[in-house]
Amino acid sequence: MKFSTRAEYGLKAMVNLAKDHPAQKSIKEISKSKEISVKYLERLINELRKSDLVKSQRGKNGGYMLAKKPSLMKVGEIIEVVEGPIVPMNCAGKKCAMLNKCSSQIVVWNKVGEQIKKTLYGIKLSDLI
Amino acid sequence: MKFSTRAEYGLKAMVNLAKDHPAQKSIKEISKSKEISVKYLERLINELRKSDLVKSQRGKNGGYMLAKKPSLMKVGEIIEVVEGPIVPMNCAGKKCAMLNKCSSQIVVWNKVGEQIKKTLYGIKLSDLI
DNA sequence: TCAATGCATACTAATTAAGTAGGATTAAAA
DNA sequence: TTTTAATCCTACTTAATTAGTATGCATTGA
Repeated sequence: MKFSTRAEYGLKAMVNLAKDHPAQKSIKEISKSKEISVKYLERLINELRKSDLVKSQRGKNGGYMLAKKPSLMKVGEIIEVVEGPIVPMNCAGKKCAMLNKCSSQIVVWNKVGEQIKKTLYGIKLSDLI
Repeated sequence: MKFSTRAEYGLKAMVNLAKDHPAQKSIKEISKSKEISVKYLERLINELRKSDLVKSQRGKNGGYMLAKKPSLMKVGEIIEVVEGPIVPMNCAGKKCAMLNKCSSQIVVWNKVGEQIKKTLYGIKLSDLI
């Protein structure tokens, strides 16, 4: 029950951009401490761009900037972009037929999922600066 | 951001035992629908035994039973036994030095972790019968 | 003693996460 | 117009984790 490094890297990159908003920064600048592969981060940010959380400028002197103000961005939406939907258990498929019906346990996963979403969508990017 | 099948199987087994509490049941009975490897479930339940959530009787006609009443057992403790501690991000180690300090993000992971625990420890096994 | 059960350990397979490589595309600057 | 520095795209490789299997030992009631 963990978030992956994608959530960590993605969020860190966004915080980094938020600190200098609305400045535009290149990948190299964003990952300047070199503790992470530039290429890997590049792809992550690209996904954030495709989901319209960041804007990009191609070509020389290009880079990235936030697509909206940090106060309008929720941690939850960032994480869902890089990690996929927040659902703590995929209750579909063959496995769910085992033992008895799993109707009782769905209650558990749903409650947990709701709480996680509530928490993550309750934190603004601007809260982390 | 998902729980593994260990949480699913473990919880289902416990619900199964809870339904007939305080009866004793063998692994075969617990997993009677055969949608899961008996051996795999055996090991899972063994871990629950070592953590004193179930009691076992070895030998012929042996089996398992809950170590306490379903109303005294929390879903959270079951899941932590089979899945390990509920912490949504391991903020230790080299990676945490990347980009800037990660002090701001720790707030996020801590909040989420607390909410998940609160939710899971707020559900009794007896609530799932 | 036999058979049915739990217990322990090691091994293998499958899946997912993480990281790497190479080059195409774009646009500013020289 | 050429060079250069940046994003964008796709495929591949490696590492880590999860899931499942196999084998045999230990225990106990019939």
